[in-house]
Amino acid sequence: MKTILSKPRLGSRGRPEESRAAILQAAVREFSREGIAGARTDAIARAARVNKALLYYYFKDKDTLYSAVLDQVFGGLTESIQAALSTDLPPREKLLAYVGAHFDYIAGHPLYPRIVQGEMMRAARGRAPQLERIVKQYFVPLFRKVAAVIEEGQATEEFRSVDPLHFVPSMIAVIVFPFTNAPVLRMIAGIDPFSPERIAARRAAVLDFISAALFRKGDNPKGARA
Amino acid sequence: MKTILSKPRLGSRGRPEESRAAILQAAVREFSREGIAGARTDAIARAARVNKALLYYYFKDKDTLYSAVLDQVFGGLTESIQAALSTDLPPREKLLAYVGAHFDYIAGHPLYPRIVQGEMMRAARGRAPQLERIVKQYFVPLFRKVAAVIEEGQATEEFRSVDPLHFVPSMIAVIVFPFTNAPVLRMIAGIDPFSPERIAARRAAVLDFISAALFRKGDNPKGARA
DNA sequence: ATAATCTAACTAACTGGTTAATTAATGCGA
DNA sequence: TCGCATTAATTAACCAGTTAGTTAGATTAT
Repeated sequence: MKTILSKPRLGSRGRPEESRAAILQAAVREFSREGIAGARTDAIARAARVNKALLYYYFKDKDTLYSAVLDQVFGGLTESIQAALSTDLPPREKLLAYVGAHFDYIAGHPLYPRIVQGEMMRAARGRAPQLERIVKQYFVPLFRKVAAVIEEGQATEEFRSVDPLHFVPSMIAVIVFPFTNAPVLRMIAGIDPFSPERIAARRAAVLDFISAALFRKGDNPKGARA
Repeated sequence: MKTILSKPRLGSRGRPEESRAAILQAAVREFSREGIAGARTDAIARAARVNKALLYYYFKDKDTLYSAVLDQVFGGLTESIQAALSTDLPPREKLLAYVGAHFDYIAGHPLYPRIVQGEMMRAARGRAPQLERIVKQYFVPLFRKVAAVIEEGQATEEFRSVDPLHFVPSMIAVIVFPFTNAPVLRMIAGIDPFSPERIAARRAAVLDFISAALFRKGDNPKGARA
């Protein structure tokens, strides 16, 4: 009627995949910014440039959409990390490869750790059926592999004697925590923690920190001196 | 009119401080469990055994109440930590005293780190006038003192050469992170991370981890071997 | 009585989710 | 190859439940 081809699509059938993807992407942003309780379905729809009812056409309800977001986030993360863990480097290099991969993925997807944190917080109180699935599906295999690397390094006396059950969480803490807490660092130091130089410096510092905490005494290979 | 003294008190509770404190305490619980968006004022009132309107009698609105909660949380934390930092131990022992104090405070107040995390997440998106105040009032002085200890230790060659701007966040990460992520550990390892024994083991592991990451080579004093 | 403390009941605004209608592509019989 | 039913994709408008915040008054101590 009005416009013949000015707008690429009207009314119906644009690219359904495109709509679905737009919704999911908008949901990642909204959920990461506002948390599950704070996220507004209206806001997601608006950001995806789609009618709100379409969310419910593609996803059963808010919780299901959130679940899809979690899968996207954790799926990408583990896929990225598994690659590093599937090489057959010696334990020292393999561990550093893992740390680097984990760090890089998060640096490249700054929204993600906030979703993870949000889910953690959700877990502590009452129900968290989502997280239980996520942990079994993504975390446990990952944890096993990293723990194996540590044990391997201990067998060859390269690594100090530590309990993976304590060490792995500490390591992940060093990698992830400062990303979610970047705003505080910005306020304390008056710098932009997300500038490329800062990210690079942080990466080196993380590798140095973990190397010092785990390797027996030898020199730390590449990334150090923050 | 109806009951003369069957109910211990009607209308007024006699101790206004008690009411205020009850509200604040209930608010700490509710905010830590549900986050700022998820927290329900009705739930806080119910938990405090008080009419909801009384929240608004003592606190301007939900945000003001939240602000009071933040002050309570951060105030207690810094007070506890400052004590450890005000001793005049040598750098090595002073740093371990700080780490221990930080750890112990959080172990004794498991609700708190979730409020902190919640506030961090809130900060990243848009406005966070609360956090700005908190950081200036509580974090900056604390950070300065810890950084000073590190520099002192570096001057005497006891400590490795690290940038406090990277090292301090890493250290805090190792202390705090596993508390908020305890549910995951419970799922992975099938243990209760909050049992006294587990807490003690974690404490030792944290001290060991940080010692190894910072101290130049010597033996780690007391807490180690997780 | 006067002020401080407290409550039952209410409201205005918001939010997740639904419904019924609309648009365009597709398949198919004639 | 034209008409027409079917179906996928999409929307405007709506609804019922919830929630932060208010109001007008009650109770108590001084």
